Amino acid sequence: MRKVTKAMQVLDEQKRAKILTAAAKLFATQPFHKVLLSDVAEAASVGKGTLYTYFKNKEDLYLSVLYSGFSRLIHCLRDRMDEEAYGPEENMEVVIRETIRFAYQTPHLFEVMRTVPSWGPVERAKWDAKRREFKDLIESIICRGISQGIFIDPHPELTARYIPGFVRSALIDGIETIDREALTDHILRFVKAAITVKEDVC
Amino acid sequence: MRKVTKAMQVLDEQKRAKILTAAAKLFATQPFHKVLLSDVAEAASVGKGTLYTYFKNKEDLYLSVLYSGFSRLIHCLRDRMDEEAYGPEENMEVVIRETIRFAYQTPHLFEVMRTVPSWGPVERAKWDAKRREFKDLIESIICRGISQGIFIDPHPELTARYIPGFVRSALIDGIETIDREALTDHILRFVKAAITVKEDVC
Amino acid sequence: MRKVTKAMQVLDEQKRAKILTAAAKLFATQPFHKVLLSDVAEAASVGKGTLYTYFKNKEDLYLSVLYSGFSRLIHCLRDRMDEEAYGPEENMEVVIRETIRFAYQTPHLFEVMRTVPSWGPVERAKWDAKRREFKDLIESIICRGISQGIFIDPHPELTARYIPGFVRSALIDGIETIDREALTDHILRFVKAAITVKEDVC
Amino acid sequence: MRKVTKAMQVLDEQKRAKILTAAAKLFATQPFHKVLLSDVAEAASVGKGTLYTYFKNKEDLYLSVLYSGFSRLIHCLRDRMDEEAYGPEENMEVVIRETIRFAYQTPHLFEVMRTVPSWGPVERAKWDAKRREFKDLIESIICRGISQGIFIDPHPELTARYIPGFVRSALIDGIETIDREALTDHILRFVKAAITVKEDVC
DNA sequence: TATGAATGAGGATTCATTCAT
DNA sequence: TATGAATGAATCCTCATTCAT
Repeated sequence: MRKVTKAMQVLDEQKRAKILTAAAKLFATQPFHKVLLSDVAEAASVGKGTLYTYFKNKEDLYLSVLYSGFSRLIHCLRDRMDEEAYGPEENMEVVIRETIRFAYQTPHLFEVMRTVPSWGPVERAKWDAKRREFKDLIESIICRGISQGIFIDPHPELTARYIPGFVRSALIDGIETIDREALTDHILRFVKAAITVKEDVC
Repeated sequence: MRKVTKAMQVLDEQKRAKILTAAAKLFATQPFHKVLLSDVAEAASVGKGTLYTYFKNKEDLYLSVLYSGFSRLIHCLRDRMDEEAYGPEENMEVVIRETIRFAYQTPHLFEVMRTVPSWGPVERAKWDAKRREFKDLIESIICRGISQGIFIDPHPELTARYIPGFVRSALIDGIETIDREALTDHILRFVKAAITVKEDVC
Repeated sequence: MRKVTKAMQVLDEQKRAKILTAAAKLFATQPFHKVLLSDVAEAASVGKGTLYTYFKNKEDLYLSVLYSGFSRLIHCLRDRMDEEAYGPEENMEVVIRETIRFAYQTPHLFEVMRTVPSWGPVERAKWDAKRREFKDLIESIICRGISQGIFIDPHPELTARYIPGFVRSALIDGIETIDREALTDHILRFVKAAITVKEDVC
Repeated sequence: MRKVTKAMQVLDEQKRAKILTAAAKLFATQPFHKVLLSDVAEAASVGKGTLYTYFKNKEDLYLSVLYSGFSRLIHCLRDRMDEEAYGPEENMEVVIRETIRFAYQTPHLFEVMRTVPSWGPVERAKWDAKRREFKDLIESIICRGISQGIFIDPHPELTARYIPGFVRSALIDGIETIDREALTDHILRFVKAAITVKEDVC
């Protein structure tokens, strides 16, 4: 009777993902209080009750949307970073490029990320941790750059926070009007100009 | 018999302001759906029904809070810009400083920008216009700087979009942990480094 | 300073009438709870507060609409009845004809009359009295007819109640489609057939 | 995943009926705006929210109460008519008797007819159709009577409209004071006298 | 007396959550 | 486990009525 336990688990994971995707799209388009769980259920082709099998409540679903999306991005970035062959400049470029690419591919989800969850401290901690991971990733690149004399930045931990902001600013009402490549190049140039040591060769 | 405009712009402008102020305080502290109109009414020392004399509904009140805040920011920036004594660098500093100050007071402002699309097209147009005003303001500063040989930026219109992003990034879960002055200084330094012409004097 | 007391009284009476007319139109078109006092005030070109100068409250206004309209009809009928030259048959014809004419002229008001006020007993008494006046008027005609051997009716007080019902039935969704003269004739014929002694002349 | 019709016609038909019954009792006793949905819910032993599962809103519930009542009346009349054993006179008696019985139970029915215009055109059409059904039912009885030489009536379609008017007139402020049986008998006698051929046997 | 802005009690409606099936 | 009908607490909003001007 239980022979398909594992298969069911897989099935569940798929359903969970389906819900997350549907929810991400809705949360990205409308403010929290306008997203109805019935809409989410319908969009995910799932019963309303099923949502509660996978998520504790509406807030948990919301946070999970953020969390899973962000995790995916970080995971993706880590993959690229691992190759130590790259120097700080190349890594920084990778981060910015990938973040923009990610934002373009899943604009809904990326938009959601930016929201400040002003709720319970328990769930928030989890989310904060993930965010810090992202920040640390960038920070470490900058620090490495600094130690190599390539970058200069009195507060790398602050700079690390700006990166998502860049991307986000760029996407707001700009997706249609601005060429993606041009945008990416400009952001890259901007960041590099801001933290790269000016090579005053005399 | 004189009919009052449907726009509900008049009546007692002072009372309208009182409500806006009270509402702003509450909306800044809690997310939309946790702010009760009864609380707003009480905070404004006004009857619940009075809110509906000045605003169409809760959403209208919310948008008005943000809109009036944003307008005030732009107005304030314009005032400072007018004094032509200042050069582009000083102006840029003013913009960033004031925007940060504003963002601290109105943390939800940027929240709106994402969800504006889900409101009516009329409201959205109003917002887009205001947003463009803000962008143009910054862009003009950069352009002036460029023409004076102080700044260098291949795409001032893109840079103009980043500024709010900076501020926003800085505020996300950072209000408590980071010294506001330090943050401001760093952003300033960052932006200037990014667009200021490197004076390679040999 | 008080020299225009009487003139003011006249003015007031006009304003009161203006309000009643406006209210009648609205109460006839919509159910009680959908008629807003602000609408009445606007329709009467009067301030909302003014309504309370002339009427105790919404219910009082409603009853006054009924009362004044009904009074006018009764007054009109009495005028015609006074001429004792007419016999019961002619009088009955006058009542029916005039009631229909009245209903056609002020359909709104006439429609309102038919509503059962299910409120306070005090106001209701006044209204009941007026209604009884109307009923008595008709009843007396029938009774006179009976005593003259022209009519036969075991319960004239019941028949008296049917008359408005006839008119009303006829008007419901029928004003446009049915010729008024034909309707009047038919009702007349119907009532007469019902209560006139069948003159079996052998 | 089966979608439920928006018409909200299905679900638990029994529960829907329970709500209708409870609501009917309340709407019969009090005017629309004095009937609270919380009372309806309690009377139906149902949660307040459940009302909205079966009815769009308060008005829809109200109309449904009346509509279902009216439909039941017509259905009931049809059942009786079907038995062809009865002649036009008996049928007319059934109609009047049943209509009076119904009117006692649903005194507000006729209220609706006046205000239907202020509702949407869809609802109105439904009502008009039902009303016509009722009128046709009566008309056909009269016409049959005429063709059998029992009745005489130049305009059966007008007479058909009077019947509800009779009943209504009789009920206005008369429920308490008049014996129902006497009223019924009198109406019956009245109508019969009005349209029955006077058998002048010489 | 006339006005209409202010009021707040009152009630309709929503929607996250539960639970019987 | 999946479902969606049932629930009712929560809250927005209405509108008759008041009262300062």
